[in-house]
Amino acid sequence: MIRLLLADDEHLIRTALAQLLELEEDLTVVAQAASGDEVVAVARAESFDVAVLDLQMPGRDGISAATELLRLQPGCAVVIVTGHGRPGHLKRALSAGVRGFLPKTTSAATLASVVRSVHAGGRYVDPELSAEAIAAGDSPLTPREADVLELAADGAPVDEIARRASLSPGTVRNYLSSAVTKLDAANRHDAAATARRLGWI
Amino acid sequence: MIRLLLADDEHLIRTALAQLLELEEDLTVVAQAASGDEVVAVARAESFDVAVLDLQMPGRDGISAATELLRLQPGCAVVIVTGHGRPGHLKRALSAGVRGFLPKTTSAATLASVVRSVHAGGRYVDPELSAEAIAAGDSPLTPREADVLELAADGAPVDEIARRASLSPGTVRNYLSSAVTKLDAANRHDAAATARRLGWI
DNA sequence: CTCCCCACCTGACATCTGTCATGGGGTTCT
DNA sequence: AGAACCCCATGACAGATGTCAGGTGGGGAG
Repeated sequence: MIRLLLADDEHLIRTALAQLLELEEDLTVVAQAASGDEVVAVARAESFDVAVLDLQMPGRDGISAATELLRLQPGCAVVIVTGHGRPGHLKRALSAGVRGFLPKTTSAATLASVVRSVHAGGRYVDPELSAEAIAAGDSPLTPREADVLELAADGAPVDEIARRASLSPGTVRNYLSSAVTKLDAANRHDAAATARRLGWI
Repeated sequence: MIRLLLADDEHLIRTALAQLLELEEDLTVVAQAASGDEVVAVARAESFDVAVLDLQMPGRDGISAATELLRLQPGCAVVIVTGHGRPGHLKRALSAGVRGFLPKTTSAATLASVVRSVHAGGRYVDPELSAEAIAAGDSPLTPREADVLELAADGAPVDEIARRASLSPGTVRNYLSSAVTKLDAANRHDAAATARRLGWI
């Protein structure tokens, strides 16, 4: 019997998913969590064979929760499930030691079989998401450019970005300008949108 | 036996939810759809007692699908389920004739009981969402201001907005300026974010 | 009918942004 | 040591944006 931890902030989805996984003969959901922090708390108290985590959760996200969970329970296999697959997320997830990565558009049968396969030591990444990740490639942004672009993403003016990043306004503009050029964007917002879409910020 | 139509673009969620609803003695899911357009297509072929629709779906969204569905089947009760509840959405949904409105954070038991209650002719709106909607009040934006702000939301420059809205650039700037003032925002992006959060655009 | 709000426009101004040139200090690789 | 990066900065300029003042015309409320 494979013991599962299931985490998703949407109660309806989480219980429905639990129900569905319980239908499988060899799977049992022994704990649920509604946030990344709960995942960590539960992981301190109990042990699991496989954790199925939603990527987007309030507070600590799925990847961050996975990192902490794997520190506490190195033997636990982690599967990330996500609504919208961003290439950068996949990369971060894999480097965090996540063994499975699926969009929510996959079928229940696939989820169950992925749970079994990661429990057996295998890995599984949705083919479409991995293709996207390969196509997107690595971020061309330098760390500082990414920082600045992230601060610019919500439409803050240059002066505020400069204050928050402890930079001079001129430098901020230079970083923004080079980011816009590198991402082949029309303006900083376009650049931020692109970078976010590809998971680079 | 209450006959249900279930629509959600995420396959995993949809089947899990279907599974969960089927557990109820008096409910049966007779059709599923992965998009708003599918909802309409299915509604032409078959009839239902209650439709449970996700708000955000590719193409035609839940509310637009509900409008068309109610045109085809006036006797069908519609329940909208959503991940993030925006006050404006609730308002639009209710004026489209939707009878139930729930966040995905509610429990399965609540969903089932709401399905029964709307089928019996009742209405149900999640208390927290309706409180938010009341607190948010009505949009202070004129229709044109809302149009322009929507076009500005993705960071397009004024000239492009002007072209797309068939306005002069000066007018666009005036609308934007008044929207920013009305929404008490720092700049147009802040205004767009606020308006989007409240479901006004 | 008058008043007010809305849709649309123009023009002018200060400020903010995007871009370019240029430079110094640091690390890493050859 | 030199080349090739990255980080950080300044200054300058065109163009975009935010704000204000003002004008036309239409429709609904009083």
